[in-house]
Amino acid sequence: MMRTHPAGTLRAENVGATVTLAGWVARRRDHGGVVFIDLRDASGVVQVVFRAGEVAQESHRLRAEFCVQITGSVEQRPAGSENADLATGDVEISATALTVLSESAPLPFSLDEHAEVGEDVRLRYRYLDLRREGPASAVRLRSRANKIARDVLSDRDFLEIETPTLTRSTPEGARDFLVPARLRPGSWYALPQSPQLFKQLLMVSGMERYFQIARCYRDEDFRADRQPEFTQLDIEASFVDQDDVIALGEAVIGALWSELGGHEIPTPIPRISYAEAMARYGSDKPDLRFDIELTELTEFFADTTFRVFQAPYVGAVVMPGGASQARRTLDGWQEWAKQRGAKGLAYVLVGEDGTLTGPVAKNITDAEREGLAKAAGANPGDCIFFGAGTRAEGRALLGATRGEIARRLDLIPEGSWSFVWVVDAPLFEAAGSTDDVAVGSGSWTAVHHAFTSPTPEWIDSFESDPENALAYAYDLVCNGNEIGGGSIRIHRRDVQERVFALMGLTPEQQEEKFGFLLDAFAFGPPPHGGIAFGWDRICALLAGVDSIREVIAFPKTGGGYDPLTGAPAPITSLQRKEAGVDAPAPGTQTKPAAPVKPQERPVQ
RNA sequence: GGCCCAGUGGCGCAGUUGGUUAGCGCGUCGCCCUGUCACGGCGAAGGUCGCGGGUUCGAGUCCCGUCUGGGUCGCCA
Repeated sequence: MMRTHPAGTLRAENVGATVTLAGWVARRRDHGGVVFIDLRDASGVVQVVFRAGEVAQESHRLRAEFCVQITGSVEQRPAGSENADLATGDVEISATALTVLSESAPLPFSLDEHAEVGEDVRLRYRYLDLRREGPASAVRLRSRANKIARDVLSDRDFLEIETPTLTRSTPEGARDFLVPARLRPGSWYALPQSPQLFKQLLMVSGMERYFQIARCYRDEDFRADRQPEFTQLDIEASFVDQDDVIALGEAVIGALWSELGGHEIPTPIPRISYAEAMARYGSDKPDLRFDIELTELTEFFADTTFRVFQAPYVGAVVMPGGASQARRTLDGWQEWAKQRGAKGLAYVLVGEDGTLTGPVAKNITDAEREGLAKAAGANPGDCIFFGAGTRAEGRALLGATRGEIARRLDLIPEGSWSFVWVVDAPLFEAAGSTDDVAVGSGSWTAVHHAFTSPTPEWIDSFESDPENALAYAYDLVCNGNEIGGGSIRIHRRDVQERVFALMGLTPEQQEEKFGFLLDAFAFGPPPHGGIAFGWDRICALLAGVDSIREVIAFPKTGGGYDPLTGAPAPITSLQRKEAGVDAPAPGTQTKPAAPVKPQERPVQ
């Protein structure tokens, strides 16, 4: 046994005990005649004191982060020298034996909690970074979150089932990471973008309730909230409708925030339609911690002479008290808008006497000036920002402006939470011209994914009006972040084929890419649906950190580079040859064995 | 792929209008110190200013290019 107690657990009641501890030298205070060591292990920190004799002599050579084993007696600290900042601050260990288990080279950066360290160095030496209380606590919190999710789901008879990470490339929207298959030169595995198809097959298999803390891979550019590999809490259940999945999602999220966020989420969590979210907040993931809303002024400016406002959509958002902003600040807004890809951000200042000023005010008619403040919902002293262009452009700009106003005016209460389900999203959107990884080549592509069911009222008619067909889907939004999304899935082969067809997949392409799913749907598939939570983002929110990198033990940088191991790295020509990286694509003879075509039953 | 910001001893930063030997704090090393707890005192070492080119009598500073990192838009069903 290397130790008798975790260092951070020692208290006054341990006084008199002889203990052996093991850990790291967090800090040393060498006074010559007496030496203090803060000994840290995973449980916390305790002060060790070396007073006299050989042990004290030996202790002089200790340095930061030496790994040591110490035996000594637990003593009450002398009156007046207690440390209230330390859980173990009433006691100290008077050392009688010291073993240096391993020495540490001088550190590349200070592990002191007060030291500011760049992320570069932290990630390069992430194992040292994680010795620090702050970074470590985020990783510890994640472990607790995993346990909570497992408990909630196990209690409801969900099975934790692992699905393959070496799988078939099924273009679903993002680029795949590919892995060469040595035994089939020229053929490649793909790492899954999500376990979507496998969990649906598990429903066909009768498992009924599945979950997995699943690693997913997408080869796209990164953000503070995106990594090439990331984790979802993935859930699927049979014989459920939208309300069932939403209730389950609320149980999981409620338990997490209750136990880790110190916050009881009022349930049911409110729901808002996609259309309403876009109209009122200019976003499909609205942050409802503040109540600024967009106002549509398209009608108001229907006959305007101001060219900028002669657009399919004109909207506004009001910045309370914004009329007193300096000219320089208002110019700053223009720069801000341009950085977001807008031409600028038109504005009107409402004076205390109601007169409108600013460049736009000169360009609109008397009648427009007369009614504008009222139409936009602005009061004297406010600033009205405008977004004009296509409906999507205008709303996107105003939605972002709304958030920026809240930040600048500090309208978001510290520690507040807002949750909302966004429902009734469109099923399809017009396919973009550069969408090189789309599932099909049609003019329509799935907003959510190709396996999302239309709502019951659209299931027989979505082809007739793809633009307005609604998806049986739901996204959970927390403080303006999409933290989960799911849907009721298509479980009828004919419906799935119709959706594929609308997306431009020929029957041959459907068979080639998704034949195994369509085949499975021939054998009594149950109605099913589910949800996937963005686990990194949820943990980051609970930990109160800005980047998901903080809740990932060994994250990558924005370039997909691992600063610790140096991955990705070149391979040798031998590896290249063995892996069959350069082998030509095999002909049809090495295609996966064609699934047995299910027998067709004559339509009754 | 576009745009913005940053790269200066191990770490965090300063460096003015282009001008002598590039500073500060922490850390490191040495000596001293019996009650500290982000201990303290004295002393020392440690930098081709990300890289390449250019302008100039002279570049950390100005210009061009490039790399890396962060943010953001596109993208991410």
